[in-house]
Amino acid sequence: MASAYAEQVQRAADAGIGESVAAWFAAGHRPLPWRATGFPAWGVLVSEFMLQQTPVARVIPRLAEWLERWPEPAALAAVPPGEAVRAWDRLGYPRRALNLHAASVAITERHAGVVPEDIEALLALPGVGPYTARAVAAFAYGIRVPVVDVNVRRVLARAVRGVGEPGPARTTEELALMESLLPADAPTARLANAGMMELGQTVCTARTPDCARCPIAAACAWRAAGYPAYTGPAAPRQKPYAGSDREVRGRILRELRASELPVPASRVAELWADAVQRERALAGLLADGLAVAVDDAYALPTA
DNA sequence: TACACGTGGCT
DNA sequence: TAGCCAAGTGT
Repeated sequence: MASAYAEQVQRAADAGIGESVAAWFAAGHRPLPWRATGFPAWGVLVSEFMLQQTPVARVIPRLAEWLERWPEPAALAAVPPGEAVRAWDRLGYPRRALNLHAASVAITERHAGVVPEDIEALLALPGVGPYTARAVAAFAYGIRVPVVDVNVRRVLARAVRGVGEPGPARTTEELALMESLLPADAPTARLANAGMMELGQTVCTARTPDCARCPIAAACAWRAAGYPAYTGPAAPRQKPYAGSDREVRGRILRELRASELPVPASRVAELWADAVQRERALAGLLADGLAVAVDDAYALPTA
């Protein structure tokens, strides 16, 4: 079936997009910590957890602290989960800290303390999804697997499909597309994976793409089509944070992190006036395991 | 599939 | 300045 889409994919492969991006990345990129030679797989895993929906600039200092304190999975597994939540500080989405702690326990118990390199084994770890599993396999172990994040999705949408935005995720199709563009040898494939992410983050950005600096501008289907406005299904809108349950949860958890002792319910009550919403947020934190009740007080989880 | 889930910087 | 956006995952 020679669909228009199949033709687009073939054209992209013929243009050598994967090879071009790999060469562009190899010629120069930001010296991010997890790209350093010899950076441990555990460090890559921790960085990928922290980078889930969190900008690079906010991750870098926190990552250094974590790896100094917990240089290997067994070290993190040896402390209570609440310590992970506390050290997570204000990176956001604190259940990532809980998942990372649980992952460290699983790695210690099931994988002899070594971060697995098999995709299926990685996917079995709590908090590790399709993106993180492939990122660890590709970047920590040099395995030739397609890595697709929001940046890669945007580059693929524009360069290959000729549309301005990636739209709703179609994981299987996008993985297959990235796979088809990956250079054959593993080292170059890794450069292509990292390069596509770097390209999407620094050049082919969501709001203001800088096509003058793009290594694949000549092969870009979106550019060739005259940058048509996006007409596909709208991406789901993010709901306002102010006044949301998320804000209440964040405020409560911030108080728990700051206290070595359980925080009295009376103090928690001062954090949010609306009692119904406050209790809902508190119940959510307890259900998620981010907090535990101690008599008439609340604390970070100790086990 | 759609939605919940933190936080802060940028335009 | 209000909304957009950020190396996603779990349900």
